Amino acid sequence: MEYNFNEIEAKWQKYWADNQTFKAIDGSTLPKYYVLDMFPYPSGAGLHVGHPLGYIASDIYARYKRHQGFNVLHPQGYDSFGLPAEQYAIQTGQHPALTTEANIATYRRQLDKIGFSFDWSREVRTSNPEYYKWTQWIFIQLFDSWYNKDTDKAEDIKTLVSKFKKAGNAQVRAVADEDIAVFTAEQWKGYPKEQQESILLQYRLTYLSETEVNWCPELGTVLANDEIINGFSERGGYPVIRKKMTQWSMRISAYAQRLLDGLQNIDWPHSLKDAQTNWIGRSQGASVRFQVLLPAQAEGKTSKMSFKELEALKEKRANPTKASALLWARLKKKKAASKFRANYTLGNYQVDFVCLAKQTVVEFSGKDNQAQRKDYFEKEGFQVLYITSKDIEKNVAAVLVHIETALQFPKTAAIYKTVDASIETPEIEVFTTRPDTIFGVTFMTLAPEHDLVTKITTAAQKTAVEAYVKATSKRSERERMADVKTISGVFTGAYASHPLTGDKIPIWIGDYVLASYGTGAVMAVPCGDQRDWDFAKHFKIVIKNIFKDVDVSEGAYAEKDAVIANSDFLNDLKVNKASKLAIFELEKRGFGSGKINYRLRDAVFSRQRYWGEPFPVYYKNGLPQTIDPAHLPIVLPEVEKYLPTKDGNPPLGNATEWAWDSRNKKVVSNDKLKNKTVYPLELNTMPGWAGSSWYFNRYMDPTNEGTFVSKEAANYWREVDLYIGGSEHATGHLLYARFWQKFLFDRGHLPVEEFAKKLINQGMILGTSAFVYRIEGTNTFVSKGLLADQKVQPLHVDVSLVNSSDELDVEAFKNHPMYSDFNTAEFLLEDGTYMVGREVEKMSKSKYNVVNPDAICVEHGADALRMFEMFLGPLEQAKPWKTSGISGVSSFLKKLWKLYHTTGVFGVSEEEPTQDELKILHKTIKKVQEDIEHFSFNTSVSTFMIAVNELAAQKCCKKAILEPLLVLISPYAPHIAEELWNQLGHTSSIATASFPVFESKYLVESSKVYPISFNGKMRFTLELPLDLSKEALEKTVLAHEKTRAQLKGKTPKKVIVVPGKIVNIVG
RNA sequence: GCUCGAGUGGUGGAAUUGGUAGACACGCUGGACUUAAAAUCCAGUGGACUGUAAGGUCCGUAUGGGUUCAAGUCCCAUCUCGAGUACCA
Repeated sequence: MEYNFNEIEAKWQKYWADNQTFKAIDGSTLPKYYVLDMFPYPSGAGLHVGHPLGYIASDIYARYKRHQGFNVLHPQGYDSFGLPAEQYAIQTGQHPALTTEANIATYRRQLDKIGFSFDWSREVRTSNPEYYKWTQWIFIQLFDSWYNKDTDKAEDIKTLVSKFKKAGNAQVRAVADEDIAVFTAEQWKGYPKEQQESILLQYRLTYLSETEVNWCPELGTVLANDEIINGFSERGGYPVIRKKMTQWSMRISAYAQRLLDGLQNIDWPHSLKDAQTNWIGRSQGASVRFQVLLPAQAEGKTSKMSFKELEALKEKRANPTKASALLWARLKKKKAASKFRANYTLGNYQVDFVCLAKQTVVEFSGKDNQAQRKDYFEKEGFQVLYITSKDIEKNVAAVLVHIETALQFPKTAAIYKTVDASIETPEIEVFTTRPDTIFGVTFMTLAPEHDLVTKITTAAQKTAVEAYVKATSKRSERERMADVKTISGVFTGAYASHPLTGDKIPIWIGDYVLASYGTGAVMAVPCGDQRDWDFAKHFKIVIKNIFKDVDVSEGAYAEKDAVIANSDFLNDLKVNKASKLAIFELEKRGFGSGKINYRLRDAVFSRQRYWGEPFPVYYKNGLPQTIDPAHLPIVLPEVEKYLPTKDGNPPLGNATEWAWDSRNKKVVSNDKLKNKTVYPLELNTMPGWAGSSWYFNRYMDPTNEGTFVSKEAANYWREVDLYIGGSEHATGHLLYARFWQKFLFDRGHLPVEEFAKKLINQGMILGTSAFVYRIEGTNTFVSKGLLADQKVQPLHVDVSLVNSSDELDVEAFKNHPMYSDFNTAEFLLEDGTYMVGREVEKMSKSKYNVVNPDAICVEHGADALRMFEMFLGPLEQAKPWKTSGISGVSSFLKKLWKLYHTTGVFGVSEEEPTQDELKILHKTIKKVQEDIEHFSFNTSVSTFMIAVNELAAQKCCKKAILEPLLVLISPYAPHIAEELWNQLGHTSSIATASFPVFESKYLVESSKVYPISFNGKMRFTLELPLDLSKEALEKTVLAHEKTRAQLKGKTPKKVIVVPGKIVNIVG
């Protein structure tokens, strides 16, 4: 009987489909195991051999887990919304749904050929309305939620509204837009509905806002940060510019810390966790506010404390008056009750004593500006008490009673705020990771796009600043990035006041400061930051050194082991302590606070595309309203053209049926927009990552029409146990999916906070591109070996025209329709053949190095393809595809077949196996099991080869050996295993067989071949009994003639004996 | 620049806890079968030296150091390649 793999494979693929062999059972009493692949985007090019690598690995694991008795969920589906189908629609007018349908059919046919154990009854497609109904539903959930920092989770927007009603927004700690106006409960209740709505929009987890976006003019859409590579679009490679647009955003920044913390609890590759950690980019430091000086103030005086006042303050601290010292000594003792501070700065004044908790100022009466001060303190919500030196000296206790009595009635309503941001004195807020270097600030730099630029620029500098801002805005992001070395900037003419010294700090503009990070402004410390240093040097700004025993004349000193000097109260401290103290002091004076900043930005969620999920949103008086979930899905409308409209609206602007009838709850024709109850629908669609951010949950309950996943299904399947896919999704899909999972968990829709316990990145399979070399300006091609110094142009040639010895089929090349330009070309051959050049590159259509798995399946079989892909090397490593090696696994499968067909027909014996045969089997069980559990699939393929070679050498045809062997192999080569299993007389699928149990008794040895080494180098081996004692072992070895020959009469210094392992003689 | 990962025969790779480096396979060489080829089977295959032969000797895991009885594996430095990220304050 021949091993006819084509026939066998087709037979069993049909059997599995007909019998639904791999259907997962919901709520089974068996332990569950969920194995998931990243679902593919069904591109028109179909699968190449690189795609199935991860699928084969996960399939082996899924099949293995079934043999282990698990109820395995191993689904597959399609991420079927996306750009290529739409681009194709623009060119041809073919509806993307049709293109997608056709591509999916091709994918399915190709996948089926490889024999995956997918449960196809659970297939999902993100572009199906039954699926995206729930994507729209999740969007609504996000819209109806806000992030409460106090509970550290997302909550229903209703809880926010009730907080507003109760006490306004002053006490609410939320992750929300910046600069939200403070209002009281009364004010909130008095606001018109529209105003309430727009306030809520500033808190929602998905919100509409005018933001700087990455606009790609060629694609006519915005892109997320992770869709851009070096200033060009990931798809198509078109330039991307910055543009202000009103867009939907997702408040992923609310989850920055939890996304970071969650990495501790999941078994994902180290490098991937690193990528996410970098992307989130947590940095700890301080936010510092610098007061901009008015022109008059810049002349000399500052509004806050002057340098002189500061000196006076120090003086006063050092030498308190008798009365002051007396009272302070008593107040200090009361610490626990109400903490007082002495000589404290409040706004522009320095008060004698203050209790911040009780909002009480205690001052010596009789100051020159007493009335002014009182006014200010009371405006800030403090009560003011007056005392006199005389009273204190006479009876401190009485004064204390007076103070304590007053403390019992503090003004409750007022909120303590030291910031007095008036229009005349704007502030510049900066973020710094090095607050300890604050005394080294000698200038400030704003991004050219910073809001304050126009406000603070002086008349004298206006022209220069405007010219600079204009010049930088013209430069693309790309240019700005490429050109890091050129230092450019301009002085605004304005100054700020240093918060601790009162020094005048010049304010500059420079494009090395990015508008999109932090606050778009920096406090420049040239002695501690190279970019600041370069800027200062270039524009001849003072560089003040604040590091002890460090020379900064040649460059900045950025080491973390610095000791601070020349910095008042920070002198002689190291980074950590100095930072803490600097933050403490800034907080005390109301000029800043400790802050953690994240690089992670909120994700833009709108795309100006057709082929994506429509938003369940309509606009009433310009404000977005979500559609009641009961009326979902909002189905993508038909359009004439897939391009943007003439007036620049997204493609959905072409739809004629795209208005929401709020009375009849349905989508109606745009003609009806005249009606009062009909409103325009959102024209943007959702980005590609919307559908892929939750699909793994849908597989648990794919057809549920009442909910996105039922509680029962979610509680049974919980999360993905093993997720396999490419590392290119590190900062896109995998971050967004974690974000949505955490959100749905917060809102009580899911039982787990991380969606995938373990994740493995399969390495890319690289193509081996082939090149022909054309002499420049001619139609002559030179064989690779004849390339001398002549100028040639290398051209990719399709790898199907080249054999494995790198010889080009010249005739086929000339006649190939793709190369019709060259059918008259001349070829300079060597030894009668044309040799191509080879290079390993990413496998892609444009490089003509794509190898199709279908051809491999026809020629060698799916089992051979599966085994070969695993045999190529470690799963996680990138490796080049070289078809030559496939003959190895092909002949292995033939040898395997032969074991069961020694006489040409099927035949196994019922005879008892020998000890040797049992040893081979159990050694294989042990190794294969270990390998699968370590995802070391390449080594288990070798193990099978060894086992089959050894059994063939033993001429073993015993059923007791060959039957369990099939179960071991079946995850890797399921078709041949299923066929032979069937021939052994089984009527049910091998998939239901349990994995053979390893028994160590068969591997017990009585002797061991010991390596005998001399000074660590193995010289010969000796077979010795394993039960020999250490001493006996040493004696036997030393007595051996070979040992004596090695030692050449010398006495060994030392003998190391590790029983069962090694003997090492040191001489 | 920063972060992470990797360097082992002609090639893909193996060596799971520091303990016989090169498993398994490709390729190559020789042989068997055949008119011939393919397929299949057998033998050899890290390098250098040595021996008629069995065998023996030395070197060898990017480079240089170190720890250890013993290092591909651990530590330090250097070089090369790959991936991610990038004026991130």
